Amino acid sequence: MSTNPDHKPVTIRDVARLAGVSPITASRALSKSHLVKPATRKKVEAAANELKFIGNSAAGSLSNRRSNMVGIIVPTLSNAIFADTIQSITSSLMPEGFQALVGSNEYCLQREEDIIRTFISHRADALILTGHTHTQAAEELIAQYMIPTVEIWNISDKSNHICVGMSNYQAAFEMTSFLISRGYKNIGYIGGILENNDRSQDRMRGYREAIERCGWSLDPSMMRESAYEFASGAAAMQSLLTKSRNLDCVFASSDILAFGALMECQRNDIRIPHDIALAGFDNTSIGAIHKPALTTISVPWQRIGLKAAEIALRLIRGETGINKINDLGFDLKVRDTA
Amino acid sequence: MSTNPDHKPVTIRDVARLAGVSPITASRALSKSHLVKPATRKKVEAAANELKFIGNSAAGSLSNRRSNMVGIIVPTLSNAIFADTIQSITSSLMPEGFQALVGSNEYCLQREEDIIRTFISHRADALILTGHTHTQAAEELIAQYMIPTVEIWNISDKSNHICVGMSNYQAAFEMTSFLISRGYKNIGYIGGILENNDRSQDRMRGYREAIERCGWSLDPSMMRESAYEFASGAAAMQSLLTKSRNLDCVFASSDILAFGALMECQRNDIRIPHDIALAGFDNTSIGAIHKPALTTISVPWQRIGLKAAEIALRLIRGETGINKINDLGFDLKVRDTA
DNA sequence: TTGAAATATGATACCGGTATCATTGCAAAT
DNA sequence: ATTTGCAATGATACCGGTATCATATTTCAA
Repeated sequence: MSTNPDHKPVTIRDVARLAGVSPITASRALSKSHLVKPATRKKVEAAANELKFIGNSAAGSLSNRRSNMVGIIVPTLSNAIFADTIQSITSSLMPEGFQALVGSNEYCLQREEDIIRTFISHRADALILTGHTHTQAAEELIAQYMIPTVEIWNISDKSNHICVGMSNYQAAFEMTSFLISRGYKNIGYIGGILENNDRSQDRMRGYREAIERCGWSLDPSMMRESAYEFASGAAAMQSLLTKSRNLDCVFASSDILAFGALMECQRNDIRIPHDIALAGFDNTSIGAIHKPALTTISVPWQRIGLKAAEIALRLIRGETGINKINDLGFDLKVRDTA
Repeated sequence: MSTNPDHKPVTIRDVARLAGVSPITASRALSKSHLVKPATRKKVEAAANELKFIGNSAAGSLSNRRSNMVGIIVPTLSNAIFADTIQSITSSLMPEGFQALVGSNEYCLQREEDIIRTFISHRADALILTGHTHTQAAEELIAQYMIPTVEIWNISDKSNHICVGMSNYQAAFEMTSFLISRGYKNIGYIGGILENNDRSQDRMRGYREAIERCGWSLDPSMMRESAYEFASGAAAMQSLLTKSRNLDCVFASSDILAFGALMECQRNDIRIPHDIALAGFDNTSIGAIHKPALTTISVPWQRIGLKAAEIALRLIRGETGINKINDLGFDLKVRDTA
């Protein structure tokens, strides 16, 4: 049945032999077909099909110094927003013939550095990183190996790299201001882990500055820092409820945390938003479908992914004049919970 | 600052020159260090550090015919269970020096075939695929290029490949039987899209056979087929509610669908489980934290990922005597909703 | 001391593509 | 008819590692 019964890998030379041309012509017919006569191309394509030839991209990369791979690092895949970002990046990359290398650093910069090292060893043509906090060594490697790099999810003029995202600071500031404008006086805050996480830091700063702008003083007992998991959100809510009698609103810096908090309230028969108002961040699909629907910040993840992929490809192609900061904005989604 | 100011890529020859040894010795010092004298190894390592050398794995693969990459294909990343499986596979692979290539086929077999072709072009050392439904061409390519392949998420003796997972049929059968044993008489079913999806098909079959085993006849008007999204689950529930007056229980073949259904019930002030009981499948974290907590089938995703990675590595190393079917079982989690 | 085995290092070739430059063939221009 | 110019194809070398085999050095037994 198989045209290649002894299972030796098919090379371009096999294709060339079968087509009756030289290997280099076969190579051209398959990748730069405008350089060969249509008849030749047909012959070569027929031979390649016949043999079910699939080129060895390692050999290709080695020769033309392009791996056609883009490395992507997100903090975790266990959060729908990052999984979706990856999804949108990979589906932009694939039609252009690029393969995504995916890594998750579990919110650890050292791990990120290791992954970057692996990506460089595969000679990724570009990197897409989350946020702009990286180790010194990682930055040096990126510089030394001159890997075009795009940062997603947060924007900042402090970064060395092109970034695509939105202002986490601004969004948190606006949400907090909105909550204040609704008349809430004791707004608790459940934030993500701050260490090495510029998104969390900026969101927290947004909350803080909105509070302080009203002349209120920041009450650390109203603030919690927790991992991005439902259970942590629930625990943080529980802790807020016991510590603070007059809590009338909670701003959770992620829908996951908000949802955990919501569940904790349901468990304690606290009605939302009647007893306590609640706001999230990220606009995940759970928050939207839940009843009451979660008031949150809508972040254009998908567009972030698309734009990041687009910019990565343009950088790979050597285009210039690409905006350093690409602010895709956000949307305050006022729904039921606040 | 940089030791390599002209930014030419550092090669093993540069390292060798700096260390005063031949390139091949440098290569050995870095990858098969037991073959060189400790002193030599130190010299080479120092040189590699000095130059921040990162080997070109394309060149390595080409030479030793091992890419140190494993291709993984899941239907989608937008579903936490698949994202988590990927996460667990990649974190098993990384310490062994393997890079994961991730692809999602969006439940489309043709797309899967394309991704497999890409993975083969990168000469992935092994493939991890979801389910055992693939195109004929995909199977042929896998055979021709002799890629060790592991299938995850469902087990079947019909497959050509080693599989790691659990019996979706059995689990759905047991869940349905459990619901029947609880006295529910009109059990609706919300399943995933059946086409090309053996998991969905097997779950449906489990439901059907459990119903039929009671001597009941299967009522197609009690069954819905929908995409794995909250909104689709909600829509299916709505449809079931309008079509069937005496519905007393719904088995959704995924927690996502179950959750959508739950939301739809809340929207219509239908109390769960008082008015209608509900069961899911997959045991996602939302279902567990939600109140009422979702009765569901717990699937050992993480263990599936670990085991699949382990088997892939063993296949790559040429080990034999690996079980063809690796049933990691499931757990019926009886919680609040049924 | 000698020789054999074990250890360490090196020279060369090769993996499988493609960049580069050379050559051939052929149409249009002189 | 000869030259010019371009299109098509080919020969060769090279990308950057490492397999393979050869050589040099060390170790240790006799």
